[in-house]
Amino acid sequence: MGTLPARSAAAQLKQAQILRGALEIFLQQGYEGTSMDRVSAAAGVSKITIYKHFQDKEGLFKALIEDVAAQRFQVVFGTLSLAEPPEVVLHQTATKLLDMLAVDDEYIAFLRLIVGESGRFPDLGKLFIRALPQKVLPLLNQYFEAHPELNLPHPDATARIFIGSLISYVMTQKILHGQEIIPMNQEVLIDSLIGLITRSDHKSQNCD
Amino acid sequence: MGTLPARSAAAQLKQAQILRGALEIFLQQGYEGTSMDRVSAAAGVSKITIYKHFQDKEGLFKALIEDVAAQRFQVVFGTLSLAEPPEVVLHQTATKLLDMLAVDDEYIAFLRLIVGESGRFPDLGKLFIRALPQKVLPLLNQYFEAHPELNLPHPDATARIFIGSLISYVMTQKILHGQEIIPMNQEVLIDSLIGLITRSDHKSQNCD
DNA sequence: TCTATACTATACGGGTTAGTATAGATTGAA
DNA sequence: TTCAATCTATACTAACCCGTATAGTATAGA
Repeated sequence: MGTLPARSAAAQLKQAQILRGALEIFLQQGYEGTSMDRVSAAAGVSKITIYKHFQDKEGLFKALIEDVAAQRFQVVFGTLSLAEPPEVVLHQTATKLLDMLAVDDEYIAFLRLIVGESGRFPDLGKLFIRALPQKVLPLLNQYFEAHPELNLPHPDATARIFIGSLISYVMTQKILHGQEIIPMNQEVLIDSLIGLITRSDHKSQNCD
Repeated sequence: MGTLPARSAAAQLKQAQILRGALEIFLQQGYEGTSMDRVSAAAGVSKITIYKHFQDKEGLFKALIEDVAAQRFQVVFGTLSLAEPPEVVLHQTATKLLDMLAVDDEYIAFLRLIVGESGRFPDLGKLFIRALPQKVLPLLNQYFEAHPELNLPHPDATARIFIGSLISYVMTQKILHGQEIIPMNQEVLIDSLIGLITRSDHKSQNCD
């Protein structure tokens, strides 16, 4: 009985080793551009060992994406402290999201890979959707609903506008290399975004 | 002398024929997944003829992207009628952009291709940036600046938020196949977006 | 008719690919 | 030591890849 978990643990180690090598190659070569020989070299593992642990190239690829998604897409800001005022919470959230997405070149390459392969592998796109937006958007929506003083007729749509603006920023600036072509200060964007959302903060209803 | 333009015209016709075939294959197979044999078959053209008109696979690919970008990225809404009120102009603009981006599956595949290959072909991303955002954003910025009653401290950032929210919507719903996972009505999104931007339309400054 | 141009189909050379086969090394427990 | 599992390196198959070479066809002007 003691061998089975030991075997499984060793197998998991080898799998992790393979996945590390596969990540390196798939990220920089794409799916079609990646050869199993290069993966085996990068992983420091015999090629046939890869086929012992994964069915084929496509199986390895999908396993890799799921693994990385589980690591990277864990929502860092799961704690939207409802106590803090919107200016603070939204600013923290936006900064954390942009830092998480924009600083890491591996993350950028991963997003490129998912978008690029989502045509031939629709499940990849859905995996991403379920791992990030489907978890983040309800949190934001909930926060907006808990703050009626913001006067937001559609909190869910507002959550999309908030997240979507940030994702698009990363898209244009980093993923598509638009940083020098259409520069934009991150703080200005965040402040403008928050400004739009919190504009009715000063109870403008008693105006007229 | 009469032969040169005739030759050029014929050559342009053949090039267009090749590009049509290349588009079909590159869009559904990606760059690495595309073989020149399949392109030649899809174009109904001998393979060697492709190499007569284009330097190599990469040259064909780049020429294709530039060609399609010139066709597809021409800004349909070049006329932001400054006369109309923001609610009308923004609604028309958003609807036109989403219709342009979302209806056409070929367009979606093209965006996937550009994002996916922007790692190995950075010029692709920059081409897109220059063809669309760099042309659209200044237009919107100009429009916002011409409407000071909107009380927008950063018209350029607001333009990004507007366009970015729409692009992200297409990204999640269509490109990444999130339509059924995180559904969202297009009209609600557009109205919310416009609502955020036009919230100070009623001159709220004279409140305190 | 002769000639230049552009095309076609076929096949090739040198290389890479996914996946498998073979044979041997390492490991750890009984 | 023996045994079974897991690994390694190497080589293979059958197919595909890019780009070119060869040989022949169609057209149009001189």
